[in-house]
Amino acid sequence: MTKRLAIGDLARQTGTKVNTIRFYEEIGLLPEALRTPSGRRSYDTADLRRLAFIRHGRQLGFSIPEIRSLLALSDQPDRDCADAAAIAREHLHEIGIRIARLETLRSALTDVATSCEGGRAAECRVIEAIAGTELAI
Amino acid sequence: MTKRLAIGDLARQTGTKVNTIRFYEEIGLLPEALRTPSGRRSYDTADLRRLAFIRHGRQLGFSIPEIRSLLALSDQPDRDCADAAAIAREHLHEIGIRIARLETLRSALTDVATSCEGGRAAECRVIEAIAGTELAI
DNA sequence: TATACAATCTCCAGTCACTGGAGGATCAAG
DNA sequence: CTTGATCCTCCAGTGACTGGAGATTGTATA
Repeated sequence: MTKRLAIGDLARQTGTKVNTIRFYEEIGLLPEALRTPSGRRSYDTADLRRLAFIRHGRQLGFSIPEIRSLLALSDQPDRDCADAAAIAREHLHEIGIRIARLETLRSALTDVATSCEGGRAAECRVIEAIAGTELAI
Repeated sequence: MTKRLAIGDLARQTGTKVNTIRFYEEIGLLPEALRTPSGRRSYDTADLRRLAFIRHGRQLGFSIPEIRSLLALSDQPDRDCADAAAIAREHLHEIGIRIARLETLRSALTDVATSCEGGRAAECRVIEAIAGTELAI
């Protein structure tokens, strides 16, 4: 029999608050947990992976509806493949933009960090880095 | 004299709600706006860039305290250069992780999108993509 | 010049995604 | 059998907005 996890284990291993896990169950992001005879929630590694996905997704700035839609890609049987492809393509564009902005920000921050070590204060380009170029200023 | 923007212009050009701009002023993320004789807020392109930075930062998953700290890199005179470098280095690590996760997610989504076009449903690796490898499963 | 209607103002209540605590039951170690 | 950690439900509070009421101002058209 495979190893079962208590809610506290899940919380520790994913850096999530116990209350947050119960909240995710309530809104249907996590399935209703199995219960022990005494009524405590019991999880397995699939729940662990799903929760880790949710938490990382949130840290990356995805909303709960967006995460729901990404999870649906994994949840749905493969007969909805065309739908899945459409959802995937929708997210791909936005993700490209985010990666580009983070990379520009990274290089701006690297400039700040390294130029200070060199003893000279660099022109700070942090705002410019992710203020974005799509604005006609 | 340079062009001045009303709050609605700022809102349109950055995709922000008017109320949100006022909220950012209230919590000190944006400076107190200059007012016209009749009391309306009036902005310039520096405000526009600052607001664009804030909005993109939020979309990238940074909290308001984090954005405050990034903005401080631009706001502070360069005598606090060592502090600035420390702040920059703190963010750099986290940003590297986010970029890596987004790139893994991008490739998983690309797999979903392209394999569906090929007529075959791919094994969906979306959860695995950003569930993360740091979990000992 | 009158008028209408869009944009702004302040203030305040509501939403989303958690977060924390009260009050009580259960489990595991000593 | 006690003690302390963990769990349960329920509910109130926080952070970051979002929307609306009611009043004022700005501007475009008749």
